[in-house]
Amino acid sequence: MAPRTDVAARSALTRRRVLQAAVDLADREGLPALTMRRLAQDLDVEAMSLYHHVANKEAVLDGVVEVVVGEIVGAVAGVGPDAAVDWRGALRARILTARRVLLRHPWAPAVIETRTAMNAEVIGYFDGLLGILRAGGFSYDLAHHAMHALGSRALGFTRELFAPADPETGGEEAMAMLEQLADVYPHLAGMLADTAHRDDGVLGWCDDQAEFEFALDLLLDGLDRRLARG
Amino acid sequence: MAPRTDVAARSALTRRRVLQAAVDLADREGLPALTMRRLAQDLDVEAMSLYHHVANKEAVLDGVVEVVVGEIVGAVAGVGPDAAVDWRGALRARILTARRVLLRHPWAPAVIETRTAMNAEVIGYFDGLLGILRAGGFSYDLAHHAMHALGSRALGFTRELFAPADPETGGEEAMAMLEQLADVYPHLAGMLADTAHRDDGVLGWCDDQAEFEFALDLLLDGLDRRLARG
DNA sequence: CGGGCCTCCTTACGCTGTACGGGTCGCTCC
DNA sequence: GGAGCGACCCGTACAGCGTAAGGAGGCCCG
Repeated sequence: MAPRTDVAARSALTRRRVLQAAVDLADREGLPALTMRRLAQDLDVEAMSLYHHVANKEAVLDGVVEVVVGEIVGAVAGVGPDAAVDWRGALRARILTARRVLLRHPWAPAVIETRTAMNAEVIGYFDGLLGILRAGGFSYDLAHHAMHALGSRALGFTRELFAPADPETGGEEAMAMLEQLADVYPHLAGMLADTAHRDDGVLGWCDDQAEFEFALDLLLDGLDRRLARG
Repeated sequence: MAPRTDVAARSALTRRRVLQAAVDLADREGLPALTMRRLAQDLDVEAMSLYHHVANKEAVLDGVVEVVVGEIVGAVAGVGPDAAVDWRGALRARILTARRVLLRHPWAPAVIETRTAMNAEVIGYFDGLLGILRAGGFSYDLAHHAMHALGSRALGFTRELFAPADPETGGEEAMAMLEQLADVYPHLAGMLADTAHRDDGVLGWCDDQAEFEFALDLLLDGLDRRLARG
């Protein structure tokens, strides 16, 4: 077999490149496609070669979170009002920006929730959020509670329970089932009936962005009141 | 090899028994231990035999969620005040009861979040919650928003981002790192310093139950205000 | 009593992450 | 300048995973 033609051209293989390739792969083909062999293939390399730049697959997952959160940190820099004047607006803007980034990486929330240790990017992001709250007059204690209350929302996502199966069929059959079982599930059936004649109809009824903002504002309201109360 | 000694004695193998064994296994040895082979072994059977009672592993996971939520539904029956008098107390009691059940199955939240379709138990549970809100005077629309805002909290859990590695070492090193990087992460370092001299010290500083209730009450407050506002 | 069905077992395949050992390059130092 | 060395990469192999395919035994119904 031909000897390696040009070492330098490809030997740019580095931790950074591995992680970026992992993110790209997940973006293109979904999280299940992110295997060590497939990742290596994308980098034109054998699977075992990856282990010279990352300890194991866990480290890869840690790394992709680092990359994605890094993207967020880059995106939120300088957006939104001055925290000292309007902490609430500043926080809101930052979180919605984070959400916009995560919408480009739909698989990322699932990975983030499996992580156990923070990395520098994440710590930096949270430090920034904390800074906003402090500038707004929060005590450390209340700020701490606030971060817990926001939870994953602070990073711009909420994992929906029992998410949409597939956009078309899923809703229809659930709807039909509920109609038949209207006496067993009266309130759900009622809600469905109520919502049905309001907007377009089937389960386009859940506007993720609207629900996210509703819940976020609910929390911000609550925090504002706790803050005012002292 | 000896012919089967007593078919009847073990042939109680049934979907229910399989799912219950799966729950028990996960309780005892954690989610990673829940493999088809290991599960079969616990039931004194070969792996492939399971496939006569469940379609595949996904169906097993669907099933264990069904079992756990069934446990919740059983536990919440009849607890809390009358919803027509005190929707908020009723909702709160129900959710905290659900949480108590889930604390017995620490692996369950992770499984629930991977599910894509609801089962009858889950639908029934949410119908009950909806009933409480309706009795409290919520419009279908506001109730719908409320369920989304509660999210997984409605089932009694919140997945903490970057959960505790292990109780002892994890906190210490994070603490030391933060102290060293006090100029890079001023707010986190400040919060840590503030909290440190308040209670016992290291990262027993996050009381999960207290944080859960804080966030829950924040949301209930907000919903109450939205309700009053009409 | 005979056929079919329901259960269960056996075997095997493709996939995963990764341990281990060897080969090849470029740099450094005598 | 050549010998050593460390960084990088490859090939092979293994255990474990979910599960497809086919065969064997006991049960019920005709």
